[in-house]
Amino acid sequence: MPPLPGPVAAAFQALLAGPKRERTQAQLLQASVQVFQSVGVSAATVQQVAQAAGVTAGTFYNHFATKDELLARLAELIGASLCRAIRDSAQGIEDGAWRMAIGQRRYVGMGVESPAWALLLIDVVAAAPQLGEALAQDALADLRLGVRQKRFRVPSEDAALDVITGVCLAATRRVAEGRAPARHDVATAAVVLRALGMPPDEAAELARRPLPPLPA
Amino acid sequence: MPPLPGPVAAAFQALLAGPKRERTQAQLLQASVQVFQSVGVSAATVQQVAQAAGVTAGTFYNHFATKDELLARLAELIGASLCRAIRDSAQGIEDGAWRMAIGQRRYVGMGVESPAWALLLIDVVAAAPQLGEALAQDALADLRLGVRQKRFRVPSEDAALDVITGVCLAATRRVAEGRAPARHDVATAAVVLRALGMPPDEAAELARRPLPPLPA
Amino acid sequence: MPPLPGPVAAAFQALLAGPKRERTQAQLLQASVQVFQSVGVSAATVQQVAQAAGVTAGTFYNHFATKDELLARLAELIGASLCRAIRDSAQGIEDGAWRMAIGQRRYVGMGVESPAWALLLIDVVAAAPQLGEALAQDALADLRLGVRQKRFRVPSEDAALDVITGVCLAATRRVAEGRAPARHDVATAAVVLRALGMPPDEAAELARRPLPPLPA
Amino acid sequence: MPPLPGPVAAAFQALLAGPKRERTQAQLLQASVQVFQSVGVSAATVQQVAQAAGVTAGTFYNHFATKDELLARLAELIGASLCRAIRDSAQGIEDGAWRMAIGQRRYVGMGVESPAWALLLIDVVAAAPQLGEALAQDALADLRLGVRQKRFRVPSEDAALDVITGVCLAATRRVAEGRAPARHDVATAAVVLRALGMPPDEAAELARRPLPPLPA
DNA sequence: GATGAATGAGGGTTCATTCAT
DNA sequence: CATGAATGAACCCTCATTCAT
Repeated sequence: MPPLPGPVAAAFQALLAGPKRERTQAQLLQASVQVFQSVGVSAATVQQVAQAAGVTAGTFYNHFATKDELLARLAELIGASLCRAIRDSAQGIEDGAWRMAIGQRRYVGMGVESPAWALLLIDVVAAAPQLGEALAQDALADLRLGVRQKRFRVPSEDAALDVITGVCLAATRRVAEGRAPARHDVATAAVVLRALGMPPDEAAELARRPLPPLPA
Repeated sequence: MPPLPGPVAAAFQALLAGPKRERTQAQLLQASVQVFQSVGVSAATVQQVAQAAGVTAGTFYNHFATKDELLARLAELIGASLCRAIRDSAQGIEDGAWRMAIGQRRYVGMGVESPAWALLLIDVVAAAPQLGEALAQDALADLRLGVRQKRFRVPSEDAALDVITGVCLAATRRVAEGRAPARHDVATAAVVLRALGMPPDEAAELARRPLPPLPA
Repeated sequence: MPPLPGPVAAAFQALLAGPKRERTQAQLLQASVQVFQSVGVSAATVQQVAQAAGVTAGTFYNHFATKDELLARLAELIGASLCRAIRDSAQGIEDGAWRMAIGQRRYVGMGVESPAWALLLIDVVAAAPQLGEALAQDALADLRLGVRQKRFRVPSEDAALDVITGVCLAATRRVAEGRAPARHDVATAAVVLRALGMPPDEAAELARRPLPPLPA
Repeated sequence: MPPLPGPVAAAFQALLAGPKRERTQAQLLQASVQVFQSVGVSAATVQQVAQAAGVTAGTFYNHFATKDELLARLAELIGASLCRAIRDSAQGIEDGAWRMAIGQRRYVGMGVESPAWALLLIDVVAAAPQLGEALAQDALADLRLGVRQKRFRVPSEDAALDVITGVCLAATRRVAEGRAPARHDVATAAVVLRALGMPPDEAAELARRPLPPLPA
């Protein structure tokens, strides 16, 4: 099973270092990732998670009132660490269009580097829509930035968001499932930028520009 | 059952009214639509479906070997009727771009006219991916047509498909959930056409052109 | 374990003779009596009842939506058969005071003849107050009759009811638990009649009068 | 905590304020009263009691070996304080009949002044029968006194006790549940005295006589 | 083909109780 | 003494599925 993407893994490590109570909670969260990946979020059972964490189901309920609460907590964790990571990775970049391209490609790239993890993310988003909302916030900010900078021109913000999130989801899944050609991230970034009103050439150029390195 | 968009409903009914022998099967399928709409695909139980169809759970298993088989059969049915309805609605139209716009707007429009039905569709697609594949076929044909006609220019067919399906899904859901502004179908069609490489003006004009009437 | 009191047993027999569905239900009800008697109403589990009835817990839930529903159904059954039996046993008797004495003694007598059953009744009444209400109705009728006939004279109907039900409960339990002297039914009937305003001699005479035979 | 009738509360407090070492135990006992009142004795959990006492469940078990032990200890405490309070309130009164009336009315009066407390008492008695026994001792003493004084004349001591305890329980519950008319204590005291063989007029007069003031 | 009663393998959740710190 | 994390045995209930009639 592919490892967690770096930043999220780091967030887990942080929790594991805490006092015992939080350590167990972190174990349960990590275990839930494993279980969710192997059987899916909706089919996963509390017992499976508990067992994978090396505790009993009773213990699970000492930490989460409900299966849904675990999911919500996991969604939060993922949302926070992922948003931060992607935001950090575009730190200092002022061009909204370039930021948008980076975001798109980072998500799709995740499908290449950690397919299982990308599928998990998709699964969690489906089960905990608030995570989707959270992730969309950053995209929205970049979108508005690009619009203010006249890099984008869109008929409606909602339509633009639908492109951004819809394509991101479809492309990430395709990549994670191995159904995508090479450099699918570049291709999708290009079409998204065009959808947002950029001229094709400029969109293509921006989409294929090398990604800035991830901060440590 | 919230009304289907007329022609889709007709196609669905037509398929249901197959050989006399399968009367009960048809009832079960129709019942499953009701139940899936009211509690969701994954929460629906065989007993609920059977009851809604006016038969017992035992009877259900005379017609479907498994709950999943019902779902698969329903997915097939929906796929066939929906594809046919949408294809019919673009009958005689030769312009790939215009066909694409029509398709997009028909789906999104379904979210306006029959939100429950649209949500069901989304739910079924999630549970039975083959339905998504089937629906994408028509879009793919239009895409290729448009490309051949030089109306579209895309970096990769896969990326284009991701735009088409991803936006369609996101927009339809948004509309069905009442989170979209008026004429969201037009706005999304426009961005999709731009994504496929059309000049913004042309895309906008095509997207807002009046839809051809649905055939009886 | 002492048998059910005749009339209630008869009610069960009637149910057992019905179609299969009702037969299983009757089995479950009878099984619940056994289980309730041996571990108490509140400690009894659905599984115990199901097992005692020779079915699985799943089957239990095909017949009763809930443990409480089983209890309610049992309370109903007991209430109906017991009230009817006691009313029948005083059929044709016009004297409210004599009817009252008969009722008291029948209940307390149940504690002698079927202690386990009497304790069950007490337990069920505690858990399903509606049964207590039902049983009290007959007593209330007799009370009012006696008052109209000037056999009783009470400061308030509520106080009278408290005597009747309170003593009945305490005495039946005492008898069923083997803590009562012989003819405790007679003694308690006498004090109740006195409490309702009858002269001690008359009360004592009425209380010790031989009970009319039970109808077949 | 709904107020106890003053002196009873005082006695209870006094017992709670025992040797310094058992401070926590006292807190747990007091907490159990709160919890038992709000959710009932049988539904209360150790964790709830502990939490209400401001300690952890672990601490609970440093003081009580078992949940039942807490109940037993509480029953003892209530028994002692209640008996003492009621005995004190009849201090110096020599007439057994008058003492009996006072006792009855004090209990029923508790249902008026502190319904929650009365219901708790009833609940605890049901769960810990020894408490019922204890409370009955005082009544028994008064009964015997009255008999010796020829104020009472009863067919059997057991029957008399059943009247006293049975009516007391039923009336107190009725009052606490708000189902009783005004001065229900007087009415029930009157019927009890009649049941014990007093002439109606005398019983009524005694029952309605003003209660002696509670000692501070 | 339809019935409907029965099944049984879980699933989520609770809670009295233990024990190392 | 107090803590608080952990336990594990149950419990209630659900539901896809089977099968004799």
